[in-house]
Amino acid sequence: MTGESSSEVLTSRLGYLLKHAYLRLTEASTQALAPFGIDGRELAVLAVLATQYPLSQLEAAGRLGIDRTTMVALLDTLETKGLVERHRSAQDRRRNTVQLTPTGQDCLRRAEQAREEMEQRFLAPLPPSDADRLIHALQTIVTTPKNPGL
Amino acid sequence: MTGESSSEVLTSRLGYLLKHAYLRLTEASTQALAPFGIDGRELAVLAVLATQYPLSQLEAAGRLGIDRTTMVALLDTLETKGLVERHRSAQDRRRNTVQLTPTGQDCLRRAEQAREEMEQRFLAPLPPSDADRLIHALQTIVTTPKNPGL
DNA sequence: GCTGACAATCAGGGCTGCTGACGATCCGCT
DNA sequence: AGCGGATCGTCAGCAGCCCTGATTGTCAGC
Repeated sequence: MTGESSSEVLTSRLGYLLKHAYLRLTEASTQALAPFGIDGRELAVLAVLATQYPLSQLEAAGRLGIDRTTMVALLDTLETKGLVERHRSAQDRRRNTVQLTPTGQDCLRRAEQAREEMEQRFLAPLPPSDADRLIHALQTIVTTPKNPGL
Repeated sequence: MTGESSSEVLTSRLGYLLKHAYLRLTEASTQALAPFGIDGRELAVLAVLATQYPLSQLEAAGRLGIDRTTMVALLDTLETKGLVERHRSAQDRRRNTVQLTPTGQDCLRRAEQAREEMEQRFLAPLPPSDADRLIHALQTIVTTPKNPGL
């Protein structure tokens, strides 16, 4: 952990700011979720799976913006933790439908609360209205279609 | 490249937002800087080195918040590209002072302009006042001292 | 001088995510 | 019927990024 000194050259850079904000959040998230035996990525998977059933692995990966091969490993760990179950779909036996186990549902509920509290602490240095605007600004940026050319 | 579909479960998560905003920016940055033969990390190194001379490798790494061993590799590539030079410090021969070559200074100047234009395009979906607030909010978060306990 | 601390380097490993290939399965077409 | 192309999950392998730990050279206090 090197020092946090920073001159204007850096704090005016969007890249530096986003990277370090992300790193800080990841650290806080990992810490906050440690009691539940999962990390932020795994929690996001659980949350997506809970919204709609049944989801195939590919569909879940698509919603999270991750690769299908990455989802395989992610589900492997979640399955060995007993939080999700894979079942071959009867309609299309190429697909695995993935669902939360009761343990997984319980874990999700409690971990989501911990995550929300962690995010509040994370945004605490900001006035509440600024925190809202930050969220909205990021949503706008992330949901804006990519400009292929530039 | 999986789809960009996203439900509220995700877009309300700070982790998801920061991660994907960062990924998008990195992609845009890499593209914008490609003509100069460098990427965003390398440009940040050049920018830091330009602010104060002489800086040792360790000092430069500290300002960027990266590890000293990472800096070694980063400087290796910048040196082979002819953008920086390492010189053993005369006062303390353990240290390498790193400075930009004329080529490096020229590269920095032009690449910085490209980066600023890229950032403007990146923030274009936001009203200008929101873009400013986004920057300030991120600065606040990144410069807030870490809370060791929580 | 000796000892402990520090700077740069290197080897190695962890984590994350990808590409490419494979087997199983589905679907459209003939 | 059955063939061909596409799709899903899986795996092996690789690349990028960053760290830990050990090594070498150097400094600074005693």
